[in-house]
Amino acid sequence: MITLTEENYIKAIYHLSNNGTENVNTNAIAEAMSTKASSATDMIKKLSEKNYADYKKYQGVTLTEKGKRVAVNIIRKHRLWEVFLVEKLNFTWDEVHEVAEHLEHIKSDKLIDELDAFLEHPTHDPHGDPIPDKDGNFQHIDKIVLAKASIGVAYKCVGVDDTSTAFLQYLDSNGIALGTMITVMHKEPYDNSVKIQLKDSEIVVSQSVAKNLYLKKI
Amino acid sequence: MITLTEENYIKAIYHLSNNGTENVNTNAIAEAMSTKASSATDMIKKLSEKNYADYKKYQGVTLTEKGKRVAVNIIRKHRLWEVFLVEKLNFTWDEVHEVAEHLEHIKSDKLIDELDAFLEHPTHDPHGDPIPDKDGNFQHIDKIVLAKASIGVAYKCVGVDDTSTAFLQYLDSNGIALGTMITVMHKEPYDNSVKIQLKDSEIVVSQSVAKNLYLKKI
DNA sequence: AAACAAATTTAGATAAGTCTAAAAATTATT
DNA sequence: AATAATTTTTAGACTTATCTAAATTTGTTT
Repeated sequence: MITLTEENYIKAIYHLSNNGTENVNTNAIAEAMSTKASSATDMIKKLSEKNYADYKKYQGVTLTEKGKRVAVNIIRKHRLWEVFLVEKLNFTWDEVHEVAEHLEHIKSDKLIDELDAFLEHPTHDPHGDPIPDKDGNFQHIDKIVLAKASIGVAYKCVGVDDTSTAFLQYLDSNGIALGTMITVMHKEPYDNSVKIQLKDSEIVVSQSVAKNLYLKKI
Repeated sequence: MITLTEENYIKAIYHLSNNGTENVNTNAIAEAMSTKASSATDMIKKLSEKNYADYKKYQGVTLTEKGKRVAVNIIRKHRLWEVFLVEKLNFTWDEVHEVAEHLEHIKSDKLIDELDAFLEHPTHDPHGDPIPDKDGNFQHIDKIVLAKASIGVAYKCVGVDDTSTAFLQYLDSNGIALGTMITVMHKEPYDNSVKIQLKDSEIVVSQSVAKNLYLKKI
């Protein structure tokens, strides 16, 4: 049986490893889990013993196929619940993350399959992140980050990297949501801020905003 | 902060105490929690320290008002989730209990209030048990157990006491569901079995069935 | 390549919830 | 009312996930 803590470590490793592709440091895991490196080491050993991860002392970890399957399944559950909360229970996109962190650990295949069907098999969550299907396949969107967008080109907002309340509420109050049309007017080399054109307004966003907003050419 | 285990003990005590009204033995709690009396004693002490229960050594426990509030809130969540699973996700009434045991521990007032509204404020769960409202008030149904029903009187099935898969599937296969009309034809003194008349059939049910089926006069 | 810094692991401790075995209190029986 | 049976509690130990502090390995500089 897999524990809740093991699931959370696996999820953290998956995200840190760029979807299971790269090697991850002990310190990075400890930081992501808000714990100490020694605790991370203990858990890494345990995950390795249980064949969720490959680990050599001092060399970091990678998830095994088994570990990746667990991670993708949790992500699927997390994102489906987020869609449910927004579409059926009137949550805003900045409110869903915390509750979904708990709902994602409920173990019932029927529950998640039926939820998926009830929501009519959504492909993306309220932050624009893709929802893996039952077999773990993601529907990839060809997105770029605002900071690297070209001047004068028309884009559509398709996702965010940062899902913190502060960032999402900032976007709300500036009229930016998934689907919003954005054209880059100017990039300021001095501080890497970006001036963008929305439907009825023109605003300047800082570099940290520009690095967390994903766009798609249309 | 209250732990998951504490919540489960409180819930068990609540049910064993007849909705918080009676004193409960250590052994009964241990049995309900599938654990040993020594473990139950430890937890009882802890619940007492945290003011969820009143406890005097060797004298059993009762829940405090605070403890009862926790219990009723968990029951509310459990039953709302059961309604959701049956009405929205195609679960049958014998499948919901186990999943709801986990969902009931998710902590979010907004989640449960919105779920309640989404389901249009249901008053009873799929087994006929009343769902307490936000303030903890139950809508009481005046029900009697089949074993004590009168011969020749027309009743409606309004609930079950046993929510095990085996019992619920037995009812399904005998054409008994919530709302089914039932008239008692004969009570057999020898084994306390009961012959009942349904819409299109007449069947004999054992005492254990008769003790777990709730009816309401119509 | 020696020495320092940073990252990682080990060792030993702690808290929550559980267990077994033994002791103590309560209840039942004669 | 004394003894037996049952229930309950205590004492000490185990597991999981965590911590601090010390030891070890790796990497980086000079």
